[in-house]
Amino acid sequence: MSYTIRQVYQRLRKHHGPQDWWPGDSPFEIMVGAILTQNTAWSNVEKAIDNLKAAECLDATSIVDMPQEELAGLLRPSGYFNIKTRRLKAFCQWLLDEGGEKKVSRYDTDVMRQKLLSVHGVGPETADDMVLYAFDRPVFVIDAYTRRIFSRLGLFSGDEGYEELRQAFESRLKGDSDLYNEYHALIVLHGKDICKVRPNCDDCVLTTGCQYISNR
DNA sequence: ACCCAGGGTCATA
DNA sequence: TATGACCATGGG
Repeated sequence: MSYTIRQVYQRLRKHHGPQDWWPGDSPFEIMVGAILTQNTAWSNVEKAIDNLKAAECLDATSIVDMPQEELAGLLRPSGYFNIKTRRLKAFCQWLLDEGGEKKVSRYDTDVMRQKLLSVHGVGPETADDMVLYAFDRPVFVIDAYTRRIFSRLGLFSGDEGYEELRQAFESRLKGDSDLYNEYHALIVLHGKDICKVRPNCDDCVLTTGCQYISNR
């Protein structure tokens, strides 16, 4: 037998407890982090955000107005700094054009997603990070760990598209944004342990008999 | 000296 | 539509 999406959540949650997640003091900081953390370790993102704070530039206007080289210098520790400079500027320009976060927060969830997806440098996962963690809307974030884990569990083949997976998770977890929040957090924060899957392992969540998944 | 991390875009076939 | 190159730092 195999485990359901909900059962995996219950195992993870029971073992690790509440995550109370996404580091960031404001919705804007969370959104900036979502762009900077693309394919990047969070420890590196922190340094870049600290640089922005130290320069008192953690706001859309400052970022849009800042010279490209200066912003790139602040973002350097987060990697891909030239690309992220362009993406962050594009995002902040969009946010200003929209009239700020308050205005954006009035959109229906679907509309919000579509608008974010139209911004250069904001793909499905980044958009959903923002929608879920900055705006507290019920969307399930699909990331590389999620694909790997549930593919290995045998619930998916692994080549499904982003939307297909998102719908699959959301339809089984019934629109609970707090649960989506915790679930993705558990996967990201403990994904490394989860993904050390090997035959008959006894320290991962994915194999029958391991400490999290077993029915004991 | 590798390996990879909380992806996305762009060019090519 | 579907692969592949590319982006770049820092910690293990």
